[in-house]
Amino acid sequence: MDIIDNKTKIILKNIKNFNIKEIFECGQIFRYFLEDDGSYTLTAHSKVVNFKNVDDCIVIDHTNLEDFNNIWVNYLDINTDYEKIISELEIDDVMKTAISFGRGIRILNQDKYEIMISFMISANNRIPMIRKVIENLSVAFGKYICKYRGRDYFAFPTIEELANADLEDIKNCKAGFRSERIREAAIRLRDNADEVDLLHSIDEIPYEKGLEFLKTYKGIGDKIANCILLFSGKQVAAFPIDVWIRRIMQTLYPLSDKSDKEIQKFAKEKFGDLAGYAQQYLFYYARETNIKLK
DNA sequence: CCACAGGGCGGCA
DNA sequence: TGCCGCCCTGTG
Repeated sequence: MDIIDNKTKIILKNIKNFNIKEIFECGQIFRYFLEDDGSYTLTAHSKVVNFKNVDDCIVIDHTNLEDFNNIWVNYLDINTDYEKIISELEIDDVMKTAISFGRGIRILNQDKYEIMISFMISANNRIPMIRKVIENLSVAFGKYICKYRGRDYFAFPTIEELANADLEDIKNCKAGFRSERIREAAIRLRDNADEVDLLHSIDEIPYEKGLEFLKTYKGIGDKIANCILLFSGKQVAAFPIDVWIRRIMQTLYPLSDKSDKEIQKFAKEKFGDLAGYAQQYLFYYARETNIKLK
């Protein structure tokens, strides 16, 4: 990979397995805006950055080399060898087909607290609504970042900002019955520095420990805990099962009528430590192709 | 107006 | 342990 520094833009040349659309549309991220030119504007780490595939390059606009090195290299999972992961996951025809639709997927390394709250909002909720609630919370309680391409952008509220918010104001952001849960989680983190440390260590402690810890929060069960571990904790053995993954697995593998527990076991045996990557390829494939699901 | 979508929790076998 | 009704909001 070559990095070209264009002052307000960073251009990546000769980067393999990196497709902006696939990365943003595979269900791991909520705070982005699809621009008319097909580029994606991301809000993360109190920054607003725009990404686009142009020919065989990635153009990253509204950033600089310092931020690229300090934030985006890790966030975009640039140093992980996806060709190796793919070769290890092409174990059957299902996976070969799924991967062929999303060879450019990356699993991002997102902020742990933001992902924790975001996926708590995802409980019994649809993606457009989840995105709306997160935007509402950011506008209501987060700090203003800047204007970009005519739109105002706000940072995700900090632990303090969310913990100090009134319950009624959180409800007004359309969080519904999740309002108490996210407020309680923020208050717990505000008042317990050791829990913040533990949350930030979920990429270093064993998967089971992280799972157990996350599930002590009201509003975090198996699915959401696994999402947090996968999307912010580098725990790529995590295999979150939502209604979509359940249907996909029941359709593509001999698992019709099997419970989540049995699907979890199957995934662990089949995909091992790469189950999280497998989940992303399968999800993107099923959503992109509209295959008939059970 | 109604039916339905979408995880977690708490009550109850 | 497993099942079931409920939580909230938006869409068809």
